[in-house]
Amino acid sequence: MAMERMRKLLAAGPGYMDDASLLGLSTSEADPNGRMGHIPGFPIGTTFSSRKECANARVHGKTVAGIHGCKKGAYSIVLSGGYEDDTDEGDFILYTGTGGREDSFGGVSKNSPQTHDQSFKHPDNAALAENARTGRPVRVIRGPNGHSPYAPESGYRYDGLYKVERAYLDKGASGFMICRFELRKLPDQ
DNA sequence: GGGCCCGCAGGG
DNA sequence: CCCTGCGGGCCC
Repeated sequence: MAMERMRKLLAAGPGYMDDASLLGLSTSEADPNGRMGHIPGFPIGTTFSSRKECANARVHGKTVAGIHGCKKGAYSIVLSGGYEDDTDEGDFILYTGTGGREDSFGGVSKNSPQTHDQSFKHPDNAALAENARTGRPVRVIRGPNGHSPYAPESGYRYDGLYKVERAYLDKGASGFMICRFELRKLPDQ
């Protein structure tokens, strides 16, 4: 059973849950940019001083975006408090999808409000929703967020693997629709 | 401290 | 190659 296999892999420690083992691909077919599971050499609690450093370590490959994934599913997400509808209870997280915000020149600025609806048509939202379907966990990285007691004071900390329990559309605080994800931390980490 | 804008790396 | 995004620094 999948959960049994997952527990074995987790017990074996970091580095044993990669793209190949989880997706049933040969090693050569696994994407070197996107790895699922723990990243060898960067255990839970590892803190990076910047998003770029975190990206270099392949813990979260994208330097700006909060969801890193592809059609097969998401590898990792970052919680930085950039979305008003996020809730962080430590081992349970309500995460908001990407998009729907006013984008200023060249990107979304830190406190851009929601200005239109989000959608699962967005490839990043679709990727994370895919994890809910397949049961594959995502790495969770917490960035600085004054509102959350679970966030680091500074830097970006790898906080382990979470299962995406549900993915659905909901109405956000702004009144616009958001993609909502319910994440629960895997046990025994 | 806040706003502005430039830039990086991924993915299609 | 082009577009995008939960950075980040610099200038006011």
